[in-house]
Amino acid sequence: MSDVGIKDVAARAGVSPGTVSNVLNRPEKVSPATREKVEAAVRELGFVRHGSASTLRAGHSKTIGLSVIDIGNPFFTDVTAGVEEVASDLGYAVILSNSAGSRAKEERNLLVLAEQRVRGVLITPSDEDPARLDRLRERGISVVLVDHPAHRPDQCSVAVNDIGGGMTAVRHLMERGAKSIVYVTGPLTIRQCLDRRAGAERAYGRPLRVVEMGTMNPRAGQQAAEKLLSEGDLPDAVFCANDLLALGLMRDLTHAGVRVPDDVALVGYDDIDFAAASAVSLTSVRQPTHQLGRVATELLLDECDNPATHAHQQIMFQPELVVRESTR
Amino acid sequence: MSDVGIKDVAARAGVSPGTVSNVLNRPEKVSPATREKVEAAVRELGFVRHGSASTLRAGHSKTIGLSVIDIGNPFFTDVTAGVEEVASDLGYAVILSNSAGSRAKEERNLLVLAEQRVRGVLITPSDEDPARLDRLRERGISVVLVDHPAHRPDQCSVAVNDIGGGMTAVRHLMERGAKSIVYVTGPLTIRQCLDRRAGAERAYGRPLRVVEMGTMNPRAGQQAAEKLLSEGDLPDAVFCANDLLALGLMRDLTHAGVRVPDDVALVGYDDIDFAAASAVSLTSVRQPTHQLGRVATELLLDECDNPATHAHQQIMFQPELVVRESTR
DNA sequence: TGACCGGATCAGAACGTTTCAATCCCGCTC
DNA sequence: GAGCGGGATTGAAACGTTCTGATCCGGTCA
Repeated sequence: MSDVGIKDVAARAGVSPGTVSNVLNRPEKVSPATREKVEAAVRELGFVRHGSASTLRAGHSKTIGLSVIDIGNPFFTDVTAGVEEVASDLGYAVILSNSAGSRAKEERNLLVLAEQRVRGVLITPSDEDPARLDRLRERGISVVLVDHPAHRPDQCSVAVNDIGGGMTAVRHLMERGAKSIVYVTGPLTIRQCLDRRAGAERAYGRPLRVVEMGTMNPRAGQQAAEKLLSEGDLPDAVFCANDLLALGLMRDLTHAGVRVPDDVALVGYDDIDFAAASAVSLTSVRQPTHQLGRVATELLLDECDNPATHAHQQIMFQPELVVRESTR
Repeated sequence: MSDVGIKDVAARAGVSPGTVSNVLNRPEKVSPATREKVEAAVRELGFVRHGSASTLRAGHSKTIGLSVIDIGNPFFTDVTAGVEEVASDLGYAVILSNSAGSRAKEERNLLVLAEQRVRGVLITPSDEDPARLDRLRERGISVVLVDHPAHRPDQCSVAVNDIGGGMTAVRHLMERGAKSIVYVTGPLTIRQCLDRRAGAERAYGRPLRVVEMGTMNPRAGQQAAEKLLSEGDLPDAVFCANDLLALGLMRDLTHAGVRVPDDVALVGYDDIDFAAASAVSLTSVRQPTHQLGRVATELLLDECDNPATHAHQQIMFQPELVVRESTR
């Protein structure tokens, strides 16, 4: 059992507990000689600060919360990695929670985070309702929206321009000569899917033919291919709301004798690791996911640590088109 | 600012703080009438328990730590999802840390976890040295090893049988008639890569030709393909230490006119989402990753909550071969 | 009637830090 | 040698819970 506390250290070093605390938190305030004595005692006793006591007294903790919609999704995984990197560098612990798209679970998770008195929360909200987040902020917990633009100016957010991404993809297809383009997407209740369509249609100049699938995995892509094939009327190009859809689609088109890109050009979204390595490498829209996580965390911690000077920012990253064989 | 504490609730409900605490922690101990009064007060005041104070007094927290080697890796992502699921169901918060393969970073992260006084730690150790973990356990923090078998009987662990997985893969290739088999792998300093080779060779009956790459992504797979092609002497079958290697390899073999599976059969490992949807779908060895995370967490929380009756277990899951076109 | 019982409630002391006003000590100046 | 200034150090209060032993109260039994 770890029962060595700050006063054991104090006793060992022959100083008062207050001094030990100073060594721990404001080393510059204490003379080098005593500092060394204390540090030695800490080492000898294997003292580890009791975070809860510290949080309780100081009124704020060294933890932040991260609430994502789907841990399994590589997009969030990359974001999470960026978050962890920055947080851990600054000595913060990250409490991870997965709302799995369920509003109830998100609510429960936020409660747990509030109980832990996290310093702030990074959240990809599972719906548009800002009430829960306001309640957090009333509690003095800063909130930064991730992958979701803030509606209000007193709120930080980082997001990626999905409209722009959709435009870029379709503009590229059109420059390549595509006349009829289909948009294959996941549920249109998802903001990303909607925004990408909006951008795509803006570039296209009129409504796109849309194939909407319930999920966004390769299997759904294959089903989308079947649908297109059975309907006969093949487009010259397909824009998919994510790479998994695109790759599944590509596979079944190819199996059916349709050549990519000669018969049908194809653009995906996310630029997952494997996009570059599929049989016909996939043109895709890459998002700076890792960066998204890093910047969000930096904003959050700045808001926490320098509340006076902190300026709220709504950052919008621009995605980048990576051209490969599927549109060449 | 959230400054409503247990005594505000007590005042509002006209009871003592102790009673409120009882309502929160042992509702059965308090009469229905007062319980209701207190619950109403909690609701009206929007009271949220201060976790740190609670931890401080009670001596244990409602958090566990999870330390993985590489958050970005889908294997760990799935494990993490399983962990989060169970923990959150039981009201535990998960503190995530990523050692990124660096022993120093792992050490720092474990210190942070110790400061947070986590109840226990799930860890995929970045090396074999058990000293750090012993130090944690001396502090009363339970430890469960993830994806790494425990050497000692007084230690829980969950792992997947990589030797068995390697055997299964190669046995399958041999049954299919393969005579010369190559093992394409990541760094052989990684236990998984080593174990899979060991199993593979056990099935093969003699040493395998090995192509060792520095990383385990599709690009490395493509480089491995180039190497095999340039050396001329193509095998009948390749077993890859993971799917990304296998898919990259497949792509470049196919581009070079080598037919899969007719000229070269191919087995990957991990059964990632995309294995089923590549141009030639990939035979792969699937691991119960999600399950791994769930069971590990259940073991840990059992060890924490029922230290008396808890029996340490070393669980070894068996992977499963999923046969697809690349070996048909 | 009074002693006794048991369940519900209470009061107050912890838990291990941080904070802040108070104190100490030392070298300087006059 | 007294007085002063200022950096280093101290000691005790406070943070919001939980826990423990004590108290209260209504009812039962002799």
